[in-house]
Amino acid sequence: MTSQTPEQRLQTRNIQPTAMRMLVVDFLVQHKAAVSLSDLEEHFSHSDRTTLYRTLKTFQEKGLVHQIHDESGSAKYALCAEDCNCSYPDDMHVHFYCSSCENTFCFPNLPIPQFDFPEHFEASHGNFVITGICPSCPA
Amino acid sequence: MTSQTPEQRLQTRNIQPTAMRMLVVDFLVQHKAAVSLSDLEEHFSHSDRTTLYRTLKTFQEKGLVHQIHDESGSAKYALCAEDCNCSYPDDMHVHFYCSSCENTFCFPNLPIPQFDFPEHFEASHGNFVITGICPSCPA
DNA sequence: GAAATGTTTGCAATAGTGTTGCACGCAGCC
DNA sequence: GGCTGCGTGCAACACTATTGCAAACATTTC
Repeated sequence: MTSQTPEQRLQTRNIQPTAMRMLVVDFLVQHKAAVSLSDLEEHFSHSDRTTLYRTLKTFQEKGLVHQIHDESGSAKYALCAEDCNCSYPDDMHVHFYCSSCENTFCFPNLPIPQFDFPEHFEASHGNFVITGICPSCPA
Repeated sequence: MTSQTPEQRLQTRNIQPTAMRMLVVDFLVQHKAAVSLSDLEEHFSHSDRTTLYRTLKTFQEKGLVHQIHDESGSAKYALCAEDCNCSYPDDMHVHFYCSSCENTFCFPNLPIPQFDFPEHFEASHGNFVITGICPSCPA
């Protein structure tokens, strides 16, 4: 699945593969941790903040990335698995946010359980983040 | 436990019980849903934004409330149980965010499970929110 | 090729949340 | 009284998220 080219990833999700978008996908692929808008801004300093913002928004709408809200205060984004549509309870996994290095990691193999909400609570998706210290940071 | 007076709640957590703080606690007690800073601002329009902000911050530091990050973008706060210290994996529960009415509800009786993170990921607390539609909102 | 159309990008500006510095007021204490 | 500590209010600021508008570019149609 990681063998897909950026262009293929975009086309699979019905996103016009522009140069900018392919660069962003590439950046996402290469990063183990989830990426914030500021991260993109920093890396693509020649490009505009708005463009990157809208790029991420498009990606999210088309299901190419999922958004993660951790304690850093700013939203982060990570690539979805190829067949994922980010819905609860099937396609969701837990994330780990390191409060020291402020990185957020996906754990696709740690799915979230089904919760027994009272009648008429219709769940669609969710946001699961455990905060702590990651292996790269001193405890 | 809900029979505690605001003053008692504050004293239990070693917080000086000022008039303002007791009013805020009262507001939190009466609200089923979690409360954002804007909610407080709106309700205590005679009071200052900063005061409310710092009040919530103090409450959080002393363990009187816990912070919830839902998809609304702004942090929300809800009262902790009397004996809670909001640490993972013991004292945490799942929340439900209604994307229609934008309310966030606590489910203290739906604890979050222990996840099997790889070695050296030291978890301390977390943020668990399922998004969907609540019973009060049309689907 | 030129005109028309739609999409992407860049620039400017703005809203809203979160946060800090500083000064004032008030209580308790010497 | 004067000192100290804490809570509150005002002002200002940083940063994220978001929108409007215009230029650039691609695609289609004539």
